[in-house]
Amino acid sequence: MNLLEVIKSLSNQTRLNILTWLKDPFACFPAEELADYSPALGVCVSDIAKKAEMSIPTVSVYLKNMSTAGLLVATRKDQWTYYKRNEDAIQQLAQLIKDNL
Amino acid sequence: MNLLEVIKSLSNQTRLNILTWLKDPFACFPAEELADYSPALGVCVSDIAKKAEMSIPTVSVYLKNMSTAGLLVATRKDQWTYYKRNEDAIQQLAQLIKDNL
DNA sequence: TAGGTATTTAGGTAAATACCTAAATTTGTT
DNA sequence: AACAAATTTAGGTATTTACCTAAATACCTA
Repeated sequence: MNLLEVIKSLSNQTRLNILTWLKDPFACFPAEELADYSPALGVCVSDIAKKAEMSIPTVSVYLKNMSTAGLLVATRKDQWTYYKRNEDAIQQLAQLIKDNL
Repeated sequence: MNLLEVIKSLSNQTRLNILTWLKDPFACFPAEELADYSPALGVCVSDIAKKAEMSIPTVSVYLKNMSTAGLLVATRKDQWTYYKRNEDAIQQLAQLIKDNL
């Protein structure tokens, strides 16, 4: 885990919001958009962009940024890319701050 | 604690370094500069700037930034400003990431 | 009060980040 | 093959951040 890379990835309100929305998709996204929701996959780019009220390209790069940093896991299925949280990485980050920062 | 403010404060390698140097000043700063060191005060601006190999004004604003965010505690004594870590804030951050992020 | 040391504030430039729209790509369906 | 949907890549502008030097301020001591 590259601490600076992870922290930079979190240093934006929208990206921080996305991470918390993905904790509980049913509470944060309209039910009809989660018709085919599976915890193993997560939520697709355009649903997240709509929730964020930002353009799809912007959110697409945010999501890629977060998955490169290790905070999210991307899964391509058909023409969709789904993103879910990487809980292990988030706990690892908390531990690293607790012990080493 | 304003999470975004704290994270932004940490999103720079030099500021991250400063925080870790202050964990163990004796290991990280030359002994002669710590002649009057006290854990209650910490280390002064110019000693930190020298260690960081950056200009004093730049490091001065970094330190103020981190203390505004709550990560450091500043103490003015005579013509020096000393900075030390705010351990409580750092542990609070770790806990917040663990539980709420 | 004059002079010295430490720090802060002001003001500037270069690089990075935050967004956007348009174009290209991927993948599924007629 | 042709079209459509979702995403990514490219390319652009505005804002923020990362630094610096010079000037101003704070605080000490003679």
